[in-house]
Amino acid sequence: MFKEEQIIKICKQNKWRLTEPRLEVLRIISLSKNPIKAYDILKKLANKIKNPKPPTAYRAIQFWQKHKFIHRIESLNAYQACSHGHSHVGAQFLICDDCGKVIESNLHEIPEILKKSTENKTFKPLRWNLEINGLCNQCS
Amino acid sequence: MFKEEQIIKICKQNKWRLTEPRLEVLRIISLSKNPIKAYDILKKLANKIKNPKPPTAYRAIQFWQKHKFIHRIESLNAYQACSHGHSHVGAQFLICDDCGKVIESNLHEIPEILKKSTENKTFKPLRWNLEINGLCNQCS
DNA sequence: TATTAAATGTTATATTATTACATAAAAAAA
DNA sequence: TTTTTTTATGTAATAATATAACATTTAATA
Ligand SMILES: [Zn+2]
Ligand SMILES: [Zn+2]
Ligand SMILES: [Zn+2]
Ligand SMILES: [Zn+2]
Repeated sequence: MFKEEQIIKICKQNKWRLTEPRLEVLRIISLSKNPIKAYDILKKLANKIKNPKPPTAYRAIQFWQKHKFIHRIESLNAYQACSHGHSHVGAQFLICDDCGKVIESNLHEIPEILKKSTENKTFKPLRWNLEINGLCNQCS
Repeated sequence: MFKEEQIIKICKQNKWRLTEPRLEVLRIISLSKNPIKAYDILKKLANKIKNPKPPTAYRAIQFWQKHKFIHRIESLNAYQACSHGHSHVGAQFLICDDCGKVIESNLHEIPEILKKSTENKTFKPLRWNLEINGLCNQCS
């Protein structure tokens, strides 16, 4: 969704420091076809940075998560670039059990449903994550 | 939701072997107020079984997951007894960020929404997991 | 320039989960 | 019942995922 220049611009605007490990980690995640795991990010990072250690990868991951440019797919322990504009409270993913592809598909109806259900139950929702497993069109 | 006798009965009916580690692990999870982590299950299991090792806990967890008596709360790496009748394709959890309580709240509207969105996208959903973070009524 | 704040480098370790193989128990077949 | 097969467990080792702690560097700001 985001080109690198856009991200650089957004970071500058917000005075977020766009350091080398951060930029390289974002590139690695963005270029990955499917969600990528932290230690695979780390391996690829080794091509760009001398002998990187886990905290280097995890800190960069955390940075991009905090600013909503990437998502963590909880059921896969893996990370994927946001494809829906970098700031939504809820996320929805269609995960293909066969090929591992993950399609981000943020429905705006979901919040309404939540609102209803949670008003009744007096639970105040702040953010959510929906992971749907199944088969993509390629695989079914 | 389930009393132990019911579970024993269901296991017998289905010829699922209800061994000691399985039964003790189910009790530990059921008695836990909040979702409980695998290694905390293991610690409690040590009060019942001599020097249990991780596979003992994980195998029992897997057994109860397979038969849908417990859920894994993905964002917490923790397990909780199913409170909605042991066989639904989708699950929804309200997770309190403050006290850690998790309310299972399986809306039946959700599948309809999914159906629509996924028909368009030609993705065939098989199961799903929705985790909503926020504040429970006690904590807000 | 000096001071402070933020980020990184590095080592170690914590947490979560699985593999592999031997043994035991239960179910099924003979 | 005995034998055979299947399923489950015990145990040791290790894999996979993630964080803590502290020294050093880099950038922001005073
Ligand atoms: Zn997104
Ligand atoms: Zn697929
Ligand atoms: Zn349930
Ligand atoms: Zn609460």
